[in-house]
Amino acid sequence: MERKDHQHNLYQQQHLDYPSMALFSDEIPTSLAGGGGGPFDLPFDQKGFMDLLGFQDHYHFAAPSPSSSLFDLLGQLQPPPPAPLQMEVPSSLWQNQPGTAVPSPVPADSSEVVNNPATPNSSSVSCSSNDRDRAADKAMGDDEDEDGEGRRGGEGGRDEEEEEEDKTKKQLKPKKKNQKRQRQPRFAFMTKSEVDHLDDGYRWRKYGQKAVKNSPHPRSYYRCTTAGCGVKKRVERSSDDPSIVVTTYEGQHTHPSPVMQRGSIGIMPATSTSYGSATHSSALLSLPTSQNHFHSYMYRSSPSPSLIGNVSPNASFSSAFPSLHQDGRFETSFPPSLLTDHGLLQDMVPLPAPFPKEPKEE
DNA sequence: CGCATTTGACCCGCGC
DNA sequence: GCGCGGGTCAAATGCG
Ligand SMILES: [Zn+2]
Repeated sequence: MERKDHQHNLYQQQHLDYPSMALFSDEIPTSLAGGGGGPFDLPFDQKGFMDLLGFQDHYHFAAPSPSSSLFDLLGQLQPPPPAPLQMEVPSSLWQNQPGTAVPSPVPADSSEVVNNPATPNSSSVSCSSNDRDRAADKAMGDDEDEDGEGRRGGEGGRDEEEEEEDKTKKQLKPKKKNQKRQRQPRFAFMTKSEVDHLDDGYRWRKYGQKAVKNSPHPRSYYRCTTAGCGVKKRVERSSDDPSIVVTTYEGQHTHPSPVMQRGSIGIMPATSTSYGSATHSSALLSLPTSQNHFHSYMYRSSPSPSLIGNVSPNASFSSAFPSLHQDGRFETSFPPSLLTDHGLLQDMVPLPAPFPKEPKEE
């Protein structure tokens, strides 16, 4: 069954010892590296991760933050080309991302950067923005709202209640023409965690699980249970390091996180000050989900200390950060600059929600 | 009883 | 044209 998979296994060893990061900024053709043979010369593990995520269309960012966790990053985050992180990370990488990879709406639809955290306590985040012509497509009226809930065409919208069709009512119905849907911003978090269920403050319903080719670990598919919210989440463990969990989020929540109502923890003084009503018009909505959230989260919940250690079962803040359910430790970090994308992203974000948008999301 | 998870079936795009 | 791999749906099941 798996014939081309072995290739990747090669690099699968260990690596968490040296700070080796790989950065990819370029538009990948179409046949991503999976089968081709590697358009780039990735070092090794990086590739492994990418593979997992399917870096084809997204940007991956990894922030090496040893013990300082987000806080530190944040500090650096502010400035564009942040200084070299605490690690020996080549800052040049970072520069590239923001400057090159992100802002290019038109060119290829894929550019991504991957930084691999070589250290045990670091995680990486990746973002992806795909198409640019999506607007055109939408214009046709084909899928008016794919975010909201219309998921048809590409995924599967089988209709049983109305069998007007005749036979192919199996799973998908080629609604319109082609137009692959699925061009939503998605960003992936690489979190080092032993537990699989990280509570990010949102309620998810698992709708599928599949075995991953090169991995002994399966990949789980989740969807936000909130009505009208089509956010999806994909969780899988790295084949290289079982301790690393890669969570890929797709889409944006159109509602505030269920938790955080007050009463959960008591954190959230005045958190959304700036990002709340401000202008998250561009960066915020786009993939920046991460960024925004990060900021807010960090500032408000200040999980730093807790982030990297054991967290109580109910210690899940209402933030987007992963917290553990049971016990175990996880660490997550964010890239300093990655979400600064604006332009096409705005387009993608509909935000019909009554709220001021999504103050936070997973 | 309602809801979340489990799990097999199925679809689709793509590479060969 | 077929097979593979990724992704989703839906029925069944389990749990609170
Ligand atoms: Zn949601």
